[in-house]
Amino acid sequence: MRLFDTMSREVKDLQSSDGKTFRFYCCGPTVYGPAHIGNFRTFVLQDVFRRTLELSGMPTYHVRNLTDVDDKTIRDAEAAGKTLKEFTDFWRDRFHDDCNQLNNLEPHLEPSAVEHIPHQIAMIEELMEKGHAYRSDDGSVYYKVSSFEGYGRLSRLDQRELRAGASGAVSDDEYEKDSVSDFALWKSRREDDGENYWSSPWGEGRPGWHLECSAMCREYLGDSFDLHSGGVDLVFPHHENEIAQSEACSGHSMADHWFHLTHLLVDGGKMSKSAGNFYTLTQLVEAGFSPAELRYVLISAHYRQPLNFVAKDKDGKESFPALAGAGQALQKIAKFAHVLKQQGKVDTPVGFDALKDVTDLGSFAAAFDGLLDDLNTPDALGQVFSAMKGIKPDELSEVEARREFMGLSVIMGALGLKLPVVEEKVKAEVPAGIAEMAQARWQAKQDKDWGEADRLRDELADAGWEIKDTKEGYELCPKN
RNA sequence: GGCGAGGUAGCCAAGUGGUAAGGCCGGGCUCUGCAAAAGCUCUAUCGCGGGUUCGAUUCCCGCCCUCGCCUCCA
Repeated sequence: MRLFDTMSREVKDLQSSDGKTFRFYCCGPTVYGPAHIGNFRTFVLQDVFRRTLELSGMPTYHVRNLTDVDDKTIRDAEAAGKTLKEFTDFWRDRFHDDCNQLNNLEPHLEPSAVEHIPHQIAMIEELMEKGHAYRSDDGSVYYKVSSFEGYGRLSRLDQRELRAGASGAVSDDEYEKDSVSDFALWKSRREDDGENYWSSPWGEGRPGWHLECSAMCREYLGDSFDLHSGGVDLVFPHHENEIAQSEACSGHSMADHWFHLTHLLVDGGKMSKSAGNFYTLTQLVEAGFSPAELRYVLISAHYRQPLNFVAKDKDGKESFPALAGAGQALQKIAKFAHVLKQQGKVDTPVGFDALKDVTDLGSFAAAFDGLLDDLNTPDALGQVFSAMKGIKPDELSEVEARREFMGLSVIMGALGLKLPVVEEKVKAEVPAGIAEMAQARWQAKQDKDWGEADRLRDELADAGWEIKDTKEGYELCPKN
């Protein structure tokens, strides 16, 4: 598999350094509120990445952290009158629930920052010994950016002018630092931290944000591992700082590959609460859309391109046309898969692990190639529809149909798309009165009593049932 | 101000030095008593102006416009 690497700025082949398992780290969520759909663009694409690797025959080891201590978690836990743990556990569970709904595989390991404070303290001590960190008067510890030669390589900071406070945010610890670009490894205890502080050789306080990832990567993946991933916003300063911390300690290159995901835009702009375009999975589900539909939308653009999530239609109404379209597209695939499945007489469910044994993807090989080439999900999706167009299911033998079905299943497995269930046995759940009415209408139709037939059809529609005539008979579907 | 991404049909979005995938919507056709469903099908000279080239949407230069980031936001 080939993937763009932020460090070298080129598409590179992915290789497992130990020759057996591809070991990678993803920066996880800060659990202080519901994750929004932009967050999930990142987590879903990382999941597609992992699924593709595994289906290509490369086992993975996926570590994703939870940030459960920082300014926001502490602030909001205090405001909610809860302990930090109660507060972050709640939002962690919510996050997991969303991930499950979106069909993301669980990381193999999900360490949290609070559980690794000793590891972080040990790392700070090592950095101080090696001359990369200093303690300020208030008991905080900062990383001395000027002490690390490679600083700025990832974000090309060396080629640009660092403008202090350009974002408008100037923290109050500004004058404790030797240089504006130095960042906190340890933050001394403040009054509004409440009970959320830990003791350290430098006094009470808590770890800085960047440090947790360095410490946990080191603990679980070692000094060097295969790939590190996160949203583009993390390139600077977060990942730049992680590199400075980790490499200053170990003397080794931290990760062979840096995989960054571009942000989701909503109606052409950044998502924000004040703009009224801040969406969570729960909200969209409440609006009547499925997690699979959201997932489809999130993978419909290449991960290095900004993706414009259309929430409002041309009239400015919040009708989520993108999700509605995704629903249609998924239905189309689901129906096709259903036909192939029947034609191929596949009667057992095929799980993700079973897909790893599939070697012949039939007409869907091109779609998988798209994924292997820099994780081109929109191309893969396009190839799926193109392949479908070229297949005439009823002309296939059972073996051929089964092969195509398995090929399509591999692609859906790689994309993590759970297809909607194709309704075929709805009749069983139809209330007796409705079924009678439908039968009467069918009879009227056979008798060419159009007036009566239409009247009954309208009546059924009022009762919430839709008639779909076929060659042999008719189907009843609940209207939604 | 700096850095980065981008402008492809009504919308979303791939891709390529030799006249452009796919999805949604919409139109047409088939089927049908009509409709729905289903199936088939149609819709773009790729922001603007130069240049290189036999040939550019694809390379180079300039311009216009959009978006993101610039210390804790995926």
